[in-house]
Amino acid sequence: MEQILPHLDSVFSIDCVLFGFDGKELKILLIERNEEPFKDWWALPGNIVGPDESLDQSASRILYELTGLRGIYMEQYYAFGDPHRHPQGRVITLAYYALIRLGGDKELRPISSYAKRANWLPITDLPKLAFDHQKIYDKGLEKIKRRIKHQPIAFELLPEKFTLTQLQHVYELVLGKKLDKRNFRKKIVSFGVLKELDEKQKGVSYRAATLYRFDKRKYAKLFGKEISF
Amino acid sequence: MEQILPHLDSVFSIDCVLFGFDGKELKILLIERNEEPFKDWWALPGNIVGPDESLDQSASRILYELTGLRGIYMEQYYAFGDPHRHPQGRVITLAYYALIRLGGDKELRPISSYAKRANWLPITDLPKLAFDHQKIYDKGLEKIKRRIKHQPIAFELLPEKFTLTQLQHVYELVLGKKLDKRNFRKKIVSFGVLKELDEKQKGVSYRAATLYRFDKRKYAKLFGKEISF
DNA sequence: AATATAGTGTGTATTTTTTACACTAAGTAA
DNA sequence: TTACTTAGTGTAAAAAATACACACTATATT
Repeated sequence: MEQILPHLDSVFSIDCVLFGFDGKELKILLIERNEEPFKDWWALPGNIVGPDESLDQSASRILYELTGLRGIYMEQYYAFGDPHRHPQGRVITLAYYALIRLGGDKELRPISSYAKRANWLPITDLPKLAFDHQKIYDKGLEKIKRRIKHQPIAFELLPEKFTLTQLQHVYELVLGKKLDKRNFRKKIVSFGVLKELDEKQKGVSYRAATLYRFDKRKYAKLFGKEISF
Repeated sequence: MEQILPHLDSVFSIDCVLFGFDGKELKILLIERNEEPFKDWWALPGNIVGPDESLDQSASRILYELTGLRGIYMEQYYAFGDPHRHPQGRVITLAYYALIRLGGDKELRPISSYAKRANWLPITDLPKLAFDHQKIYDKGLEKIKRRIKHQPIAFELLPEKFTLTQLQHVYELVLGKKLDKRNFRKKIVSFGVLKELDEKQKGVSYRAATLYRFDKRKYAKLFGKEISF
Protein backbone atom coordinates (compact mmCIF):
# COMPACT_ATOMS: atom_id res chain seq x y z
CA MET A 1 0.00 0.00 0.00
CA GLU A 2 1.24 3.32 -0.97
CA GLN A 3 -0.86 6.05 0.52
CA ILE A 4 0.93 6.94 3.74
CA LEU A 5 4.47 8.19 3.74
CA PRO A 6 5.71 9.13 7.17
CA HIS A 7 9.10 10.78 7.28
CA LEU A 8 11.24 7.78 7.70
CA ASP A 9 14.21 6.70 5.76
CA SER A 10 12.34 3.76 4.46
CA VAL A 11 8.80 2.53 4.67
CA PHE A 12 7.60 -0.96 4.83
CA SER A 13 4.47 -2.18 3.23
CA ILE A 14 2.72 -5.32 2.23
CA ASP A 15 0.92 -5.80 -1.07
CA CYS A 16 -1.39 -8.68 -1.71
CA VAL A 17 -2.40 -10.55 -4.79
CA LEU A 18 -5.71 -12.02 -3.74
CA PHE A 19 -6.64 -14.78 -6.10
CA GLY A 20 -10.27 -15.78 -6.09
CA PHE A 21 -12.15 -18.49 -7.89
CA ASP A 22 -15.91 -18.29 -8.38
CA GLY A 23 -16.38 -21.58 -10.14
CA LYS A 24 -15.82 -20.07 -13.54
CA GLU A 25 -12.95 -17.64 -13.61
CA LEU A 26 -9.76 -16.89 -11.76
CA LYS A 27 -9.86 -13.32 -10.50
CA ILE A 28 -7.85 -10.96 -8.38
CA LEU A 29 -9.09 -8.25 -6.09
CA LEU A 30 -7.98 -4.76 -7.14
CA ILE A 31 -8.72 -1.39 -5.63
CA GLU A 32 -9.20 1.81 -7.54
CA ARG A 33 -7.04 4.47 -5.95
CA ASN A 34 -8.51 7.73 -4.76
CA GLU A 35 -5.22 9.47 -4.00
CA GLU A 36 -2.09 10.59 -5.72
CA PRO A 37 0.13 9.18 -6.90
CA PHE A 38 -1.67 7.01 -9.40
CA LYS A 39 -5.07 8.45 -8.52
CA ASP A 40 -7.81 6.59 -10.43
CA TRP A 41 -5.50 3.72 -11.25
CA TRP A 42 -6.13 0.14 -10.25
CA ALA A 43 -3.71 -1.25 -7.71
CA LEU A 44 -3.10 -4.24 -5.54
CA PRO A 45 -4.46 -3.86 -2.03
CA GLY A 46 -1.78 -3.20 0.53
CA ASN A 47 -0.85 -1.38 3.67
CA ILE A 48 1.91 -0.38 6.01
CA VAL A 49 3.10 -3.06 8.40
CA GLY A 50 2.06 -2.17 11.95
CA PRO A 51 4.74 -1.87 14.62
CA ASP A 52 3.68 -4.94 16.57
CA GLU A 53 2.45 -7.10 13.77
CA SER A 54 4.24 -10.02 12.28
CA LEU A 55 4.35 -9.93 8.51
CA ASP A 56 1.85 -12.74 8.18
CA GLN A 57 -0.50 -11.04 10.60
CA SER A 58 -0.25 -7.83 8.66
CA ALA A 59 -1.11 -9.57 5.42
CA SER A 60 -4.07 -11.29 7.07
CA ARG A 61 -5.28 -7.97 8.41
CA ILE A 62 -5.17 -6.35 5.00
CA LEU A 63 -7.18 -9.19 3.62
CA TYR A 64 -9.63 -9.05 6.49
CA GLU A 65 -10.20 -5.33 6.24
CA LEU A 66 -11.04 -5.66 2.60
CA THR A 67 -13.04 -8.84 2.55
CA GLY A 68 -14.05 -9.67 6.10
CA LEU A 69 -12.45 -13.07 5.64
CA ARG A 70 -10.17 -14.81 8.11
CA GLY A 71 -8.23 -18.02 8.04
CA ILE A 72 -7.37 -17.66 4.38
CA TYR A 73 -4.34 -19.35 2.88
CA MET A 74 -1.65 -16.72 2.33
CA GLU A 75 1.98 -16.98 1.43
CA GLN A 76 4.72 -14.41 1.34
CA TYR A 77 6.65 -14.72 -1.88
CA TYR A 78 8.95 -11.80 -2.63
CA ALA A 79 10.17 -8.37 -1.58
CA PHE A 80 10.16 -5.52 -4.07
CA GLY A 81 12.49 -2.73 -3.12
CA ASP A 82 13.68 -0.77 -6.09
CA PRO A 83 14.59 2.68 -4.72
CA HIS A 84 12.41 4.34 -7.33
CA ARG A 85 9.44 2.03 -7.33
CA HIS A 86 7.44 4.65 -5.44
CA PRO A 87 7.60 8.20 -6.85
CA GLN A 88 7.47 9.86 -3.42
CA GLY A 89 10.10 8.01 -1.51
CA ARG A 90 11.47 4.67 -0.66
CA VAL A 91 8.90 2.00 0.00
CA ILE A 92 9.96 -1.56 0.26
CA THR A 93 7.04 -3.89 -0.12
CA LEU A 94 6.54 -7.52 0.71
CA ALA A 95 4.29 -9.40 -1.62
CA TYR A 96 1.80 -11.99 -0.48
CA TYR A 97 -0.65 -14.05 -2.43
CA ALA A 98 -3.85 -15.48 -1.06
CA LEU A 99 -6.20 -18.12 -2.42
CA ILE A 100 -9.88 -17.54 -1.81
CA ARG A 101 -13.06 -19.42 -2.67
CA LEU A 102 -15.55 -16.85 -3.86
CA GLY A 103 -19.02 -17.71 -2.70
CA GLY A 104 -21.98 -15.29 -2.69
CA ASP A 105 -21.66 -11.63 -3.54
CA LYS A 106 -21.07 -10.28 -0.09
CA GLU A 107 -17.32 -10.68 -0.22
CA LEU A 108 -16.36 -7.05 0.09
CA ARG A 109 -16.50 -4.69 3.02
CA PRO A 110 -16.63 -0.89 3.02
CA ILE A 111 -13.53 0.57 1.51
CA SER A 112 -11.03 2.62 3.45
CA SER A 113 -10.44 6.15 2.32
CA TYR A 114 -7.58 5.80 -0.07
CA ALA A 115 -9.63 3.72 -2.48
CA LYS A 116 -12.75 4.54 -4.41
CA ARG A 117 -13.79 0.95 -4.70
CA ALA A 118 -12.56 -2.58 -4.90
CA ASN A 119 -13.43 -5.19 -7.46
CA TRP A 120 -12.75 -8.76 -8.42
CA LEU A 121 -11.37 -8.69 -11.95
CA PRO A 122 -10.63 -11.74 -14.10
CA ILE A 123 -6.93 -12.26 -14.66
CA THR A 124 -7.53 -12.69 -18.36
CA ASP A 125 -8.46 -9.04 -18.64
CA LEU A 126 -6.58 -6.90 -16.17
CA PRO A 127 -6.24 -3.13 -16.42
CA LYS A 128 -2.94 -1.29 -16.19
CA LEU A 129 -1.76 -1.32 -12.62
CA ALA A 130 -0.23 1.40 -10.46
CA PHE A 131 3.41 1.41 -9.34
CA ASP A 132 5.21 -1.83 -10.14
CA HIS A 133 2.12 -3.84 -9.33
CA GLN A 134 2.08 -5.56 -12.69
CA LYS A 135 5.48 -7.03 -11.87
CA ILE A 136 4.27 -8.04 -8.42
CA TYR A 137 1.22 -9.72 -9.87
CA ASP A 138 3.25 -11.50 -12.56
CA LYS A 139 5.60 -12.96 -10.02
CA GLY A 140 2.69 -14.01 -7.83
CA LEU A 141 1.04 -15.89 -10.64
CA GLU A 142 4.34 -17.53 -11.49
CA LYS A 143 4.68 -18.64 -7.87
CA ILE A 144 1.27 -20.25 -7.62
CA LYS A 145 1.80 -21.95 -10.97
CA ARG A 146 4.85 -23.59 -9.55
CA ARG A 147 3.31 -24.29 -6.20
CA ILE A 148 0.14 -25.91 -7.45
CA LYS A 149 2.30 -28.58 -9.04
CA HIS A 150 3.77 -29.64 -5.74
CA GLN A 151 1.39 -28.65 -2.99
CA PRO A 152 -2.32 -29.16 -2.48
CA ILE A 153 -3.24 -25.49 -2.79
CA ALA A 154 -5.91 -25.93 -5.46
CA PHE A 155 -8.37 -26.92 -2.74
CA GLU A 156 -8.08 -23.47 -1.20
CA LEU A 157 -9.87 -22.10 -4.22
CA LEU A 158 -12.72 -24.59 -4.10
CA PRO A 159 -15.63 -25.15 -1.74
CA GLU A 160 -15.20 -27.90 0.76
CA LYS A 161 -17.06 -30.31 -1.48
CA PHE A 162 -16.19 -30.22 -5.12
CA THR A 163 -16.27 -32.29 -8.26
CA LEU A 164 -13.24 -33.56 -10.10
CA THR A 165 -14.18 -31.43 -13.05
CA GLN A 166 -14.11 -28.33 -10.89
CA LEU A 167 -10.73 -29.32 -9.53
CA GLN A 168 -9.40 -29.85 -13.01
CA HIS A 169 -10.77 -26.49 -13.98
CA VAL A 170 -8.75 -24.80 -11.24
CA TYR A 171 -5.58 -26.49 -12.41
CA GLU A 172 -6.26 -25.48 -15.98
CA LEU A 173 -6.85 -21.86 -15.07
CA VAL A 174 -3.78 -21.56 -12.91
CA LEU A 175 -1.48 -23.40 -15.26
CA GLY A 176 -3.01 -21.71 -18.28
CA LYS A 177 -3.44 -24.89 -20.29
CA LYS A 178 -5.89 -27.69 -20.96
CA LEU A 179 -5.42 -31.04 -19.28
CA ASP A 180 -6.60 -34.47 -20.32
CA LYS A 181 -9.61 -35.53 -18.26
CA ARG A 182 -8.75 -39.17 -17.83
CA ASN A 183 -5.11 -38.60 -17.07
CA PHE A 184 -5.94 -35.82 -14.66
CA ARG A 185 -8.32 -38.02 -12.69
CA LYS A 186 -5.97 -40.95 -12.68
CA LYS A 187 -3.19 -38.84 -11.26
CA ILE A 188 -5.07 -36.78 -8.75
CA VAL A 189 -6.82 -39.84 -7.36
CA SER A 190 -3.52 -41.72 -7.19
CA PHE A 191 -2.16 -39.15 -4.73
CA GLY A 192 -4.68 -40.53 -2.27
CA VAL A 193 -5.61 -37.22 -0.69
CA LEU A 194 -9.18 -37.09 -1.92
CA LYS A 195 -12.13 -38.56 -0.10
CA GLU A 196 -15.00 -39.59 -2.34
CA LEU A 197 -18.33 -38.63 -0.75
CA ASP A 198 -21.70 -40.35 -0.96
CA GLU A 199 -23.06 -37.17 -2.32
CA LYS A 200 -23.75 -35.74 -5.72
CA GLN A 201 -23.63 -32.29 -7.12
CA LYS A 202 -26.99 -30.45 -7.00
CA GLY A 203 -28.79 -27.94 -9.13
CA VAL A 204 -27.28 -28.87 -12.45
CA SER A 205 -29.37 -29.67 -15.47
CA TYR A 206 -27.41 -32.73 -16.43
CA ARG A 207 -25.96 -35.79 -14.81
CA ALA A 208 -24.71 -34.79 -11.37
CA ALA A 209 -21.08 -35.46 -10.58
CA THR A 210 -19.77 -37.12 -7.45
CA LEU A 211 -18.47 -34.79 -4.78
CA TYR A 212 -15.06 -35.11 -3.20
CA ARG A 213 -13.33 -33.57 -0.25
CA PHE A 214 -9.65 -32.91 0.37
CA ASP A 215 -8.53 -35.26 3.12
CA LYS A 216 -6.03 -33.42 5.30
CA ARG A 217 -5.27 -36.49 7.36
CA LYS A 218 -4.19 -38.53 4.43
CA TYR A 219 -2.19 -35.62 3.18
CA ALA A 220 -0.41 -35.23 6.50
CA LYS A 221 0.71 -38.83 6.24
CA LEU A 222 2.28 -38.17 2.88
CA PHE A 223 4.44 -35.46 4.34
CA GLY A 224 7.84 -35.44 2.78
CA LYS A 225 6.70 -37.19 -0.34
CA GLU A 226 6.22 -34.73 -3.12
CA ILE A 227 3.19 -34.36 -5.23
CA SER A 228 4.23 -33.75 -8.79
CA PHE A 229 2.05 -32.54 -11.58
CA MET B 1 22.81 -7.48 10.03
CA GLU B 2 21.90 -6.29 13.38
CA GLN B 3 24.44 -3.89 14.74
CA ILE B 4 23.03 -0.50 13.85
CA LEU B 5 19.67 0.58 15.18
CA PRO B 6 18.79 4.13 14.25
CA HIS B 7 15.68 5.54 15.86
CA LEU B 8 13.20 4.56 13.25
CA ASP B 9 9.97 2.73 13.60
CA SER B 10 11.35 -0.13 11.65
CA VAL B 11 14.72 -1.04 10.24
CA PHE B 12 15.47 -2.88 7.14
CA SER B 13 18.30 -5.25 6.76
CA ILE B 14 19.57 -7.97 4.53
CA ASP B 15 21.07 -11.21 5.77
CA CYS B 16 22.95 -13.56 3.54
CA VAL B 17 23.51 -17.27 3.53
CA LEU B 18 26.69 -17.56 1.51
CA PHE B 19 27.11 -21.13 0.39
CA GLY B 20 30.57 -22.09 -0.69
CA PHE B 21 31.99 -25.27 -2.13
CA ASP B 22 35.70 -26.04 -1.95
CA GLY B 23 35.65 -29.33 -3.81
CA LYS B 24 35.03 -31.31 -0.68
CA GLU B 25 32.46 -29.75 1.58
CA LEU B 26 29.54 -27.39 1.43
CA LYS B 27 30.16 -24.47 3.75
CA ILE B 28 28.61 -21.19 4.74
CA LEU B 29 30.32 -17.99 5.72
CA LEU B 30 29.59 -16.92 9.28
CA ILE B 31 30.84 -13.97 11.28
CA GLU B 32 31.57 -13.96 14.96
CA ARG B 33 29.87 -10.96 16.50
CA ASN B 34 31.82 -8.42 18.51
CA GLU B 35 28.82 -6.47 19.79
CA GLU B 36 25.75 -6.92 21.85
CA PRO B 37 23.29 -8.39 21.44
CA PHE B 38 24.64 -11.85 20.83
CA LYS B 39 28.24 -10.80 21.37
CA ASP B 40 30.58 -13.72 20.61
CA TRP B 41 27.89 -15.63 18.79
CA TRP B 42 28.14 -16.74 15.21
CA ALA B 43 25.76 -15.02 12.85
CA LEU B 44 24.92 -14.68 9.20
CA PRO B 45 26.56 -11.69 7.56
CA GLY B 46 24.18 -8.84 6.91
CA ASN B 47 23.70 -5.13 6.84
CA ILE B 48 21.25 -2.29 6.61
CA VAL B 49 19.91 -1.51 3.16
CA GLY B 50 21.29 1.79 1.94
CA PRO B 51 18.85 4.52 0.93
CA ASP B 52 19.66 4.43 -2.75
CA GLU B 53 20.42 0.80 -3.15
CA SER B 54 18.18 -1.78 -4.70
CA LEU B 55 17.83 -4.89 -2.59
CA ASP B 56 19.94 -6.95 -4.96
CA GLN B 57 22.64 -4.31 -4.97
CA SER B 58 22.65 -4.24 -1.22
CA ALA B 59 23.06 -7.99 -1.01
CA SER B 60 25.91 -7.87 -3.53
CA ARG B 61 27.59 -5.15 -1.54
CA ILE B 62 27.45 -7.15 1.66
CA LEU B 63 29.00 -10.06 -0.12
CA TYR B 64 31.64 -7.88 -1.72
CA GLU B 65 32.66 -6.20 1.53
CA LEU B 66 33.19 -9.53 3.13
CA THR B 67 34.80 -11.51 0.35
CA GLY B 68 35.93 -9.08 -2.31
CA LEU B 69 33.90 -11.05 -4.82
CA ARG B 70 31.60 -9.60 -7.46
CA GLY B 71 29.27 -11.10 -10.00
CA ILE B 72 28.21 -13.89 -7.69
CA TYR B 73 24.90 -15.66 -8.10
CA MET B 74 22.52 -14.39 -5.41
CA GLU B 75 18.83 -14.85 -4.93
CA GLN B 76 16.42 -13.23 -2.53
CA TYR B 77 14.24 -15.86 -0.93
CA TYR B 78 12.28 -14.68 2.09
CA ALA B 79 11.56 -11.84 4.50
CA PHE B 80 11.75 -12.46 8.23
CA GLY B 81 9.84 -9.91 10.21
CA ASP B 82 8.71 -11.21 13.54
CA PRO B 83 8.33 -8.14 15.78
CA HIS B 84 10.53 -9.76 18.42
CA ARG B 85 13.18 -11.33 16.29
CA HIS B 86 15.61 -8.61 17.33
CA PRO B 87 15.79 -7.93 21.07
CA GLN B 88 16.39 -4.20 20.65
CA GLY B 89 13.67 -3.22 18.25
CA ARG B 90 11.96 -4.08 15.08
CA VAL B 91 14.21 -5.23 12.30
CA ILE B 92 12.75 -6.76 9.23
CA THR B 93 15.33 -8.65 7.27
CA LEU B 94 15.42 -9.92 3.73
CA ALA B 95 17.25 -13.15 3.25
CA TYR B 96 19.49 -13.87 0.28
CA TYR B 97 21.50 -16.89 -0.56
CA ALA B 98 24.61 -16.90 -2.71
CA LEU B 99 26.53 -19.71 -4.36
CA ILE B 100 30.29 -19.35 -4.42
CA ARG B 101 33.16 -21.45 -5.76
CA LEU B 102 35.85 -21.43 -3.13
CA GLY B 103 39.28 -21.35 -4.66
CA GLY B 104 42.48 -20.43 -2.80
CA ASP B 105 42.55 -19.17 0.76
CA LYS B 106 42.38 -15.48 0.08
CA GLU B 107 38.60 -15.34 0.01
CA LEU B 108 38.09 -13.06 2.97
CA ARG B 109 38.73 -9.36 3.38
CA PRO B 110 39.33 -7.39 6.55
CA ILE B 111 36.32 -7.51 8.81
CA SER B 112 34.25 -4.50 9.68
CA SER B 113 34.02 -3.52 13.29
CA TYR B 114 30.99 -5.38 14.47
CA ALA B 115 32.59 -8.75 13.85
CA LYS B 116 35.65 -10.34 15.35
CA ARG B 117 36.23 -12.59 12.41
CA ALA B 118 34.56 -14.47 9.64
CA ASN B 119 34.90 -18.10 8.75
CA TRP B 120 33.73 -20.68 6.30
CA LEU B 121 32.11 -23.45 8.32
CA PRO B 122 30.86 -26.77 6.97
CA ILE B 123 27.09 -27.05 7.06
CA THR B 124 27.37 -30.48 8.62
CA ASP B 125 28.72 -28.91 11.79
CA LEU B 126 27.30 -25.47 12.41
CA PRO B 127 27.40 -23.66 15.74
CA LYS B 128 24.38 -22.10 17.37
CA LEU B 129 23.46 -18.95 15.54
CA ALA B 130 22.44 -15.51 16.78
CA PHE B 131 18.93 -14.10 16.43
CA ASP B 132 16.67 -16.26 14.23
CA HIS B 133 19.54 -17.02 11.91
CA GLN B 134 19.13 -20.76 12.23
CA LYS B 135 15.66 -20.40 10.79
CA ILE B 136 16.96 -18.18 8.02
CA TYR B 137 19.67 -20.67 7.19
CA ASP B 138 17.26 -23.61 7.24
CA LYS B 139 14.94 -21.95 4.83
CA GLY B 140 17.84 -21.00 2.58
CA LEU B 141 19.04 -24.57 2.38
CA GLU B 142 15.52 -25.74 1.65
CA LYS B 143 15.30 -23.23 -1.18
CA ILE B 144 18.51 -24.28 -2.90
CA LYS B 145 17.53 -27.92 -2.52
CA ARG B 146 14.42 -27.20 -4.45
CA ARG B 147 16.08 -24.95 -6.93
CA ILE B 148 18.94 -27.24 -7.84
CA LYS B 149 16.38 -29.71 -9.10
CA HIS B 150 15.04 -27.31 -11.66
CA GLN B 151 17.69 -24.76 -12.44
CA PRO B 152 21.36 -25.05 -13.38
CA ILE B 153 22.68 -23.52 -10.18
CA ALA B 154 25.08 -26.33 -9.29
CA PHE B 155 27.60 -24.87 -11.73
CA GLU B 156 27.83 -21.72 -9.63
CA LEU B 157 29.55 -23.76 -6.97
CA LEU B 158 32.09 -25.33 -9.32
CA PRO B 159 35.09 -24.00 -11.21
CA GLU B 160 34.53 -23.27 -14.86
CA LYS B 161 35.94 -26.66 -15.81
CA PHE B 162 34.80 -29.57 -13.73
CA THR B 163 34.40 -33.31 -13.84
CA LEU B 164 31.10 -35.15 -13.73
CA THR B 165 32.07 -36.65 -10.42
CA GLN B 166 32.54 -33.19 -8.93
CA LEU B 167 29.17 -32.13 -10.29
CA GLN B 168 27.54 -35.19 -8.81
CA HIS B 169 29.22 -34.42 -5.54
CA VAL B 170 27.61 -30.98 -5.44
CA TYR B 171 24.19 -32.45 -6.05
CA GLU B 172 24.74 -35.01 -3.34
CA LEU B 173 25.81 -32.42 -0.80
CA VAL B 174 22.96 -30.07 -1.51
CA LEU B 175 20.30 -32.74 -1.67
CA GLY B 176 21.79 -34.58 1.25
CA LYS B 177 21.71 -38.00 -0.37
CA LYS B 178 23.74 -40.35 -2.54
CA LEU B 179 23.01 -40.59 -6.23
CA ASP B 180 23.71 -43.43 -8.65
CA LYS B 181 26.70 -42.62 -10.82
CA ARG B 182 25.48 -44.09 -14.08
CA ASN B 183 22.00 -42.67 -13.78
CA PHE B 184 23.30 -39.28 -12.77
CA ARG B 185 25.54 -39.07 -15.81
CA LYS B 186 22.87 -40.29 -18.15
CA LYS B 187 20.47 -37.65 -16.95
CA ILE B 188 22.76 -34.67 -16.66
CA VAL B 189 24.22 -35.31 -20.09
CA SER B 190 20.74 -35.74 -21.57
CA PHE B 191 19.87 -32.16 -20.61
CA GLY B 192 22.35 -31.10 -23.24
CA VAL B 193 23.80 -28.17 -21.34
CA LEU B 194 27.27 -29.58 -20.81
CA LYS B 195 30.15 -29.20 -23.20
CA GLU B 196 32.71 -31.98 -23.06
CA LEU B 197 36.23 -30.56 -23.31
CA ASP B 198 39.37 -32.06 -24.86
CA GLU B 199 41.00 -31.73 -21.53
CA LYS B 200 41.59 -33.93 -18.54
CA GLN B 201 41.78 -33.32 -14.88
CA LYS B 202 45.33 -32.70 -13.58
CA GLY B 203 47.22 -33.42 -10.43
CA VAL B 204 45.38 -36.53 -9.39
CA SER B 205 47.14 -39.79 -8.62
CA TYR B 206 44.75 -41.93 -10.57
CA ARG B 207 43.09 -41.96 -13.93
CA ALA B 208 42.24 -38.35 -14.82
CA ALA B 209 38.62 -37.56 -15.56
CA THR B 210 37.35 -35.61 -18.55
CA LEU B 211 36.54 -31.98 -17.91
CA TYR B 212 33.24 -30.37 -18.83
CA ARG B 213 31.92 -26.86 -18.99
CA PHE B 214 28.40 -25.53 -18.53
CA ASP B 215 27.20 -24.29 -21.90
CA LYS B 216 25.12 -21.18 -21.34
CA ARG B 217 24.14 -20.93 -24.98
CA LYS B 218 22.62 -24.35 -25.08
CA TYR B 219 20.89 -23.64 -21.82
CA ALA B 220 19.40 -20.42 -23.14
CA LYS B 221 17.84 -22.37 -25.96
CA LEU B 222 16.12 -24.66 -23.54
CA PHE B 223 14.35 -21.77 -21.91
CA GLY B 224 10.88 -22.67 -20.87
CA LYS B 225 11.61 -26.35 -20.74
CA GLU B 226 12.19 -27.45 -17.20
CA ILE B 227 15.10 -29.40 -15.95
CA SER B 228 13.91 -31.96 -13.48
CA PHE B 229 15.99 -33.93 -11.10
C1' DA C 1 59.08 -54.29 -14.42
C1' DA C 2 55.44 -55.79 -11.73
C1' DT C 3 51.87 -54.82 -8.71
C1' DA C 4 48.65 -52.27 -5.88
C1' DT C 5 45.49 -48.53 -5.68
C1' DA C 6 41.86 -45.44 -6.65
C1' DG C 7 38.70 -43.36 -9.37
C1' DT C 8 36.76 -43.30 -14.45
C1' DG C 9 33.50 -44.68 -17.59
C1' DT C 10 30.10 -47.51 -19.55
C1' DG C 11 24.99 -50.76 -20.84
C1' DT C 12 20.97 -53.26 -20.14
C1' DA C 13 16.86 -55.11 -18.34
C1' DT C 14 12.91 -53.96 -15.42
C1' DT C 15 9.64 -51.07 -13.52
C1' DT C 16 7.15 -46.96 -13.30
C1' DT C 17 5.21 -42.98 -15.18
C1' DT C 18 3.37 -40.36 -18.83
C1' DT C 19 0.83 -39.73 -22.75
C1' DA C 20 -2.69 -40.18 -26.29
C1' DC C 21 -7.08 -41.27 -27.28
C1' DA C 22 -13.22 -42.13 -27.66
C1' DC C 23 -17.23 -44.00 -26.21
C1' DT C 24 -21.15 -45.24 -23.03
C1' DA C 25 -23.86 -43.89 -18.91
C1' DA C 26 -26.73 -40.87 -16.35
C1' DG C 27 -29.50 -37.24 -15.43
C1' DT C 28 -32.36 -33.06 -16.98
C1' DA C 29 -35.29 -30.46 -20.02
C1' DA C 30 -38.27 -30.07 -23.62
C1' DT D 1 -39.33 -40.09 -26.20
C1' DT D 2 -35.94 -37.59 -27.58
C1' DA D 3 -32.32 -34.34 -27.41
C1' DC D 4 -28.84 -32.44 -24.74
C1' DT D 5 -25.04 -32.08 -21.66
C1' DT D 6 -21.64 -33.60 -18.71
C1' DA D 7 -19.84 -37.79 -15.94
C1' DG D 8 -17.09 -41.48 -15.87
C1' DT D 9 -14.09 -45.05 -17.52
C1' DG D 10 -9.42 -48.39 -19.88
C1' DT D 11 -5.74 -49.57 -22.67
C1' DA D 12 -1.79 -49.56 -25.46
C1' DA D 13 2.49 -47.21 -26.55
C1' DA D 14 6.24 -44.33 -25.39
C1' DA D 15 9.22 -42.28 -22.24
C1' DA D 16 11.53 -41.95 -17.99
C1' DA D 17 13.38 -43.81 -13.77
C1' DT D 18 15.67 -47.25 -11.41
C1' DA D 19 18.80 -50.99 -10.09
C1' DC D 20 22.91 -52.91 -10.78
C1' DA D 21 28.81 -54.57 -11.72
C1' DC D 22 32.92 -54.71 -14.02
C1' DA D 23 36.81 -53.55 -17.06
C1' DC D 24 39.87 -49.57 -17.96
C1' DT D 25 43.51 -46.24 -17.04
C1' DA D 26 46.70 -43.41 -14.78
C1' DT D 27 49.71 -43.01 -11.01
C1' DA D 28 52.42 -44.52 -7.03
C1' DT D 29 55.00 -48.12 -4.79
C1' DT D 30 58.10 -51.80 -4.46
